[in-house]
Amino acid sequence: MSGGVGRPRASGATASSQDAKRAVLEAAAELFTTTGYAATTTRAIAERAGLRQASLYYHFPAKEDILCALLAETVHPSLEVARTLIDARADVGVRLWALTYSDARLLGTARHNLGVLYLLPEIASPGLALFRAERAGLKAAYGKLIERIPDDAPAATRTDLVFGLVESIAVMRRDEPDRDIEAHSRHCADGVLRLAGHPRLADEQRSAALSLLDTPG
Amino acid sequence: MSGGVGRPRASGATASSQDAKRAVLEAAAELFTTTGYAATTTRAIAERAGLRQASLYYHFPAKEDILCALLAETVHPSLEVARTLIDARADVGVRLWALTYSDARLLGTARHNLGVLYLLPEIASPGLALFRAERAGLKAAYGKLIERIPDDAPAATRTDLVFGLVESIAVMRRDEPDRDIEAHSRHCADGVLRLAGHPRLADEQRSAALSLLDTPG
DNA sequence: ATTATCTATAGATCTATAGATAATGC
DNA sequence: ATTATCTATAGATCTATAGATAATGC
Repeated sequence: MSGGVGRPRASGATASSQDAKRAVLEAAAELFTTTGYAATTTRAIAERAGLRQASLYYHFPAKEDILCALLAETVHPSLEVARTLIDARADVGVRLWALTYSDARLLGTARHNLGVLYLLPEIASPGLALFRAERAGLKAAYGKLIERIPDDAPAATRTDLVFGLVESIAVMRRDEPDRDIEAHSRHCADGVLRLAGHPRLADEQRSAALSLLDTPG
Repeated sequence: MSGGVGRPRASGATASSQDAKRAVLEAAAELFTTTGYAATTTRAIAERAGLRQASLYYHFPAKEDILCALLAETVHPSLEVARTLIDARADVGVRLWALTYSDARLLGTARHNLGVLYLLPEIASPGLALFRAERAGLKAAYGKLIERIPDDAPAATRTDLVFGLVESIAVMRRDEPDRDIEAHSRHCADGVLRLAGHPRLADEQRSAALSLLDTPG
């Protein structure tokens, strides 16, 4: 019973170290997405997580490592899906639709609007190079699919536009938080196919795309 | 000759009050777009503008007013174009293409990447309500055109996607500063028509769109 | 007298570290 | 002994204001 190992918190809250780390990330997610990184103080994060400012540094070596952990958590699931779909046996349009729909839903339904973290000026920081590389890998997955769709516009340009459209969901969500995410994600995926130069999917193809996402691994 | 009215600058630079204000905005544009608002200190702005930190406050009542002025400068030209095009006598597709192309070029060719300012978390500040309203007005101009293009997807959704795509140019420019803006703007405008559900423009329609932009007022 | 700057600084932070402390585990 | 927290604080800011100052303009 009671609080587990370590000195009890001043706030009285009782939780394991894992819980504390989770609470810090949760608090930071809320504050970074609404207030930004630089304007969010370590004190504000700690308060919301239920511990003292200095105690953050038991769990994270520096403020930037909190952002780094959040970025990793956000991009990893997308990369996972992308890797699966790249090798899936299905029409390129079906796979591109599925990838977009999946990303749109992840961006739209995460507890906090973590996609806006990608837009923070701080992601240019040297310490976040790993995240930038992973994000570039995700974009490359879109590119791999798009280059197989013939079109007048170069594949690189269409990839830029498509990736921009997908990430713009974070901005939409900030501006209009009440949009129906499910519907919006489908329309976004339809829109990505249009941008990429692919014909509209038939209903059965859309169903196939959705079932591609059902089977994880 | 010499420095004009007022105490000379410590840096030795000689300029009028208008020049000083311009220099401050220029410095802030560079720093806000690369480093963000909160992480940019008034001292850094002043240094780059060639005066002392406290002297900023002769020209602007507070740091936020510098950001406010920059945002206004950036959105006003777009709004201007939007107002002209809304009432222009031309096909809706031609006008939407022209509006997008114009915004894409403005975002892509401004001396600094001012479009990223729209993505800063600080634009939620109460003091920037006027800017948010103007930006909403610009989005509404896109919406006015898009709602006249028939499509399965609701006009509001297509407008969200289109506006997101246009603004995503700022993110693209940050990630890949060497893209050919002229070509990219044309492809972006083509892409917006696709997203909106409008058929591809003929060459002569694209020319018509470009000439719509030539005649200001 | 007016203008545009300067110097100096108040007052309020902010991040991160040092070292103590209060639990559990062995 | 180990763990997870705490208190206290160093050292470095940061924004904005107060009041002086060095030009020009009248």
